[in-house]
Amino acid sequence: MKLSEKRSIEKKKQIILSAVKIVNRRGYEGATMEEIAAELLMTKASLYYYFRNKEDLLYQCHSLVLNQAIADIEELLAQPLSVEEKFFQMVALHIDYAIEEKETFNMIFEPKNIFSQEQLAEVIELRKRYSSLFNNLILKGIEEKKFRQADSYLLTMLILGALNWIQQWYQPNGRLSKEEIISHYQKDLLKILK
Amino acid sequence: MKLSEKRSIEKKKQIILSAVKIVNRRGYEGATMEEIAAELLMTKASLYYYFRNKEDLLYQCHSLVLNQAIADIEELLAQPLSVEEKFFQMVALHIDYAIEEKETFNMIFEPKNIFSQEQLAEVIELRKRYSSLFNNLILKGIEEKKFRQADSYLLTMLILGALNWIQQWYQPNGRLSKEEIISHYQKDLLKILK
DNA sequence: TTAATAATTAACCTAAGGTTCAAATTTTTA
DNA sequence: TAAAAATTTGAACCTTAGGTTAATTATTAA
Repeated sequence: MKLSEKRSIEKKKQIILSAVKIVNRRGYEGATMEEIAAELLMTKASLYYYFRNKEDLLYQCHSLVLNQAIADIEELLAQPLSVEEKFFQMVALHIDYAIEEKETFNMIFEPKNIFSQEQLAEVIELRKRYSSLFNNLILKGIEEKKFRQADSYLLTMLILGALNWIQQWYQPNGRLSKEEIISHYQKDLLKILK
Repeated sequence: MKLSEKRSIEKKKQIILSAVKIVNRRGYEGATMEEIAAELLMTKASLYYYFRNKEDLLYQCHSLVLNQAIADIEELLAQPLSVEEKFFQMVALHIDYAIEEKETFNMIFEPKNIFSQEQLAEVIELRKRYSSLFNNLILKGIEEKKFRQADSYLLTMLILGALNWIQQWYQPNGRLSKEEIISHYQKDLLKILK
């Protein structure tokens, strides 16, 4: 790959990250091409050299972020750990993500209706893939008799909901540290699985 | 109160409900005064007879919806029921609200940065009041030794998160009926409290 | 019935955001 | 170093949204 190509891809990534930032600050409609560009000291016209239009840019935001999150979890699942340990780590990873990467995290879990048919289908597919990683782990736990017999889908949704909500109330300098929160949630949610 | 006044208030309410609907269809920035008015077969100019501007209208949406939700729960809490029964009913009420009144529900729980300082403070205050109803019930349960000793705030957040998420995946004609979901969530979440 | 009040609207204004494009600038390549 | 390719931009265009106004219609009350 040529150097220029590499740089182009790198720039695209920068723009996407900037867009993620602005979208989470202003919302989908509120995010302007102007502000996304300004964040990188560019003009909005430059963005159109890299992306066809706003819709395209926002779609690629979703795609990048979701694929990264899925890859992270899959890497964890490949480790030789017990089901309970994997569950604990997935909870920790998810919470960490929700707190530390609030902006990209929102992109995954705040569904929007701005995409084209195909784009929307792709985004939904990725979201399903992510949550099915949790679902499958629960199923495996049930198989191994580590977790009780139950509707794994319902439990997945309950758990993801509980986790996703954390970023709505978490405050970096609040009473509860991230580690405390992770520890509590791990134990409390495991209780439901047992 | 004069008849005309009553009608005016009724109309205001209609507009607010229309706004809630559109906001949840399009998002805050995406909702236009035009569309809000069209929903009621009015022109946008009429809206300005009832509300100073868009910000004012959206603020009053929040206020109405949140106060109603709080009143509903408070009425329930006034009944002579045990802590567990109250918890079950609050869970049921909240889920029902999340599913059946998805639009107004979103208004309560999707925080936005479009308001003035005072308006925002008021909205946040109302949100806190709502969640504290759950928090207080948990505290009471702990006092009565019905629930285990624990950080009631963390549990409140875990529970509200789990519940709020339901509307993201619930489908009216899906595999799981609303009643099944309520029943499962009641039992699973009580498990965490015990 | 009529004067006052309430409600509605069409037309207009301004501002902002998305998009395009030719020209300018920078970087790469030969 | 000069031509070619890649990148950036300013300026303009276009559409649309929020907001205003002045005039009109509907309703109420005397």
